[in-house]
Amino acid sequence: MSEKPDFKNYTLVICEKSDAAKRIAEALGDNVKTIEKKGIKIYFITNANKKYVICSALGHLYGLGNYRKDRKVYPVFDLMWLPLNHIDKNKSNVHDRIKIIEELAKNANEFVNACDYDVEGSTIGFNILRYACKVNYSNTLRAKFSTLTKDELKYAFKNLGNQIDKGLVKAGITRHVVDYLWGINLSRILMSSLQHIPYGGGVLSTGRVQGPTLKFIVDREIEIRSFVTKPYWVANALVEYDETEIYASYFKDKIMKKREALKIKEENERETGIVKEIRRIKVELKPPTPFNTGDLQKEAYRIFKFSPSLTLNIAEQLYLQALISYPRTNSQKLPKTIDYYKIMRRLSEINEYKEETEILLSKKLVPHEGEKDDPAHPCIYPTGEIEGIEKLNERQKKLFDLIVRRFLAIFAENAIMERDQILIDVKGKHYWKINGRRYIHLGWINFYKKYFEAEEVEIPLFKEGDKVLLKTINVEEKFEKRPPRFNKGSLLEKMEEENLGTKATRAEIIDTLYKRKYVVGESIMPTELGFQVIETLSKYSGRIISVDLTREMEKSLEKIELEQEEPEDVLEKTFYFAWQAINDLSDNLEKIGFELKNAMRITTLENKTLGLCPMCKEGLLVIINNKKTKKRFVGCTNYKKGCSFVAPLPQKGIIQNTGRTCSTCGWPIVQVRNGKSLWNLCINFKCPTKVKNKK
DNA sequence: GCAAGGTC
Repeated sequence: MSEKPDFKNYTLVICEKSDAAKRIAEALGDNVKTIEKKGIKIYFITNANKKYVICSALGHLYGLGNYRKDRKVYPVFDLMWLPLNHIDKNKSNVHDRIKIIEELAKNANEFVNACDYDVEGSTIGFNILRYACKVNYSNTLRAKFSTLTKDELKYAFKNLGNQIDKGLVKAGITRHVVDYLWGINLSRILMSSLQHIPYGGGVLSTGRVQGPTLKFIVDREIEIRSFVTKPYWVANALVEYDETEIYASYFKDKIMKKREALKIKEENERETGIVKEIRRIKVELKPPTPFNTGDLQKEAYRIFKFSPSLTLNIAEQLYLQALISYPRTNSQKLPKTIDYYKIMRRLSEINEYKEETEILLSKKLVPHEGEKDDPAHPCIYPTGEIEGIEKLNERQKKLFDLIVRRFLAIFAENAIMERDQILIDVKGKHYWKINGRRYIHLGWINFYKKYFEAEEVEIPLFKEGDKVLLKTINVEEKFEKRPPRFNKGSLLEKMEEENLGTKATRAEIIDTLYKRKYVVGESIMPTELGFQVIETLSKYSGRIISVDLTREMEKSLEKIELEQEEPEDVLEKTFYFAWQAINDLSDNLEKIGFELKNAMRITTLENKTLGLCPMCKEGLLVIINNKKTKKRFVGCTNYKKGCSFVAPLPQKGIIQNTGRTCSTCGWPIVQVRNGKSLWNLCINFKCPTKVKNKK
């Protein structure tokens, strides 16, 4: 460092991202000097008796790969960690960053891994320390924190640990290796099956997350196609009592036969019923549990309609401003070490929370916690830091408010609800029920009422033996609902429920399924190829497309984290299963190749056929590539018989059949993907609505 | 051409 030649014998602190580096620098000292090298900020700090140099990574700087040129070779079992710029052309900026860290390491005499305290963060820091800093990890220190508040960061650096995240590192490395072995080898073998076939080729892939996700779509499609609609009937009665009218429902929720439903109408209409039983149940509703990532995402979706990834994004911004704790966690428990009173008192400085916090502060604070736990992080809670909240944007304000009110609610009393069920007897043969509900004590709902409606259903005060008149009976035919296809949102939710992928990768992985032509459409349908890949893989190696593999891996990783299991055992199992699956597949390579090739052909055809010609109403519209001019357009298969239909297409980008037609002119709609932009296009350029519906 | 996971 030419700017600071005298700076030697310092503690080098490795952070995961630039924002965290900035926060840590601010927490560690007032005397901060910032130098920027190739766009990377480095902080130099002198404390009373200690010198720090703080730099940051960009997430992973190293990844798994090998230097073998021939990518058709499988199995690949010899892998190594390489700088990401050696693996991915788009990562050329990683080179500079590694070089800078290498340089900084030379004059350091102590090293701290200050990446996020979780599996991936520990792995990021571990790799940088061993490869860029060239130090033995056992001689380095680990900062452990789950919020970026000054207090916690100061505490973390006063209490640096040695060898404390060994389990996390081991689990991280195992995760990388397992995913690589399964993913690369099975993807390669799928593709190699096509090499035997003339005109074979095309990219195929599968993986620990991709496979099960595609299977959800295929399974759902099979369910939809085999669904038989069954009707059922429901009966409601308009009941008159004491000059008021109220609805009662028949005691059987679903009446399976129409005849039975009509008989109920006939035998009850204009009859008098007797109140036979009044049941009053008191229900205590416990406060909600503290937020973990999934709970927060669900709640933010329910209330604000924020997508799961948007919620996490915003939560991350709040975390980086030290307003809330680390938002990627499974835990529904508060940390034992924090001072609830202190946080509550700080929050009471905000006008909106003044009243609520004062009520809570007048009593002993006992939180209602959930069952789920996380070894690395507590639940998501407000840190009590309130600096800068007036500068938050609307979305950030909304999410912060939700997190604060949830935090308040968990310290409040149970709510008490009274449920009334009135049973009405008609001639000892038919029964009707009326349900009422009211809250006699709101408890925590008072603190969370902005987000939870205490809905009451008022009913007259019945007494046993009272007579009521069933004025009219309504019988309604209903149908069992066909299960819906997934859309991107519901598929993301499903992946999250099943713990597949992470917030950062889920959407990308769904995109990959589209890119591979495994699925099409906004309401997601598998293509013939998608069906066949699942069929093939489940025939020869069912495990890769089963969520069980992920479940099992999760359990093993947790055990490795707690150092109850060794990576070697997990890896040995993985090698064995990968080896077995590869053998089973390669024994049938030719057969698989034909099946997949055939499915690809059908998929290409499906994708090119856009539906019935709106002009001659006989032929089919197809996408045609003119070999001479290399241009593409839509024509009609009835062209030779005289149909002159023709429509232009954009010449750039990937065109996908959506299966839909324009609601205005009835012509097909195609999806055009050009780089990152994606739009739906009605192919009729004279269509009255001629607007590109940008998504 | 291949996985999934970080970060921008």
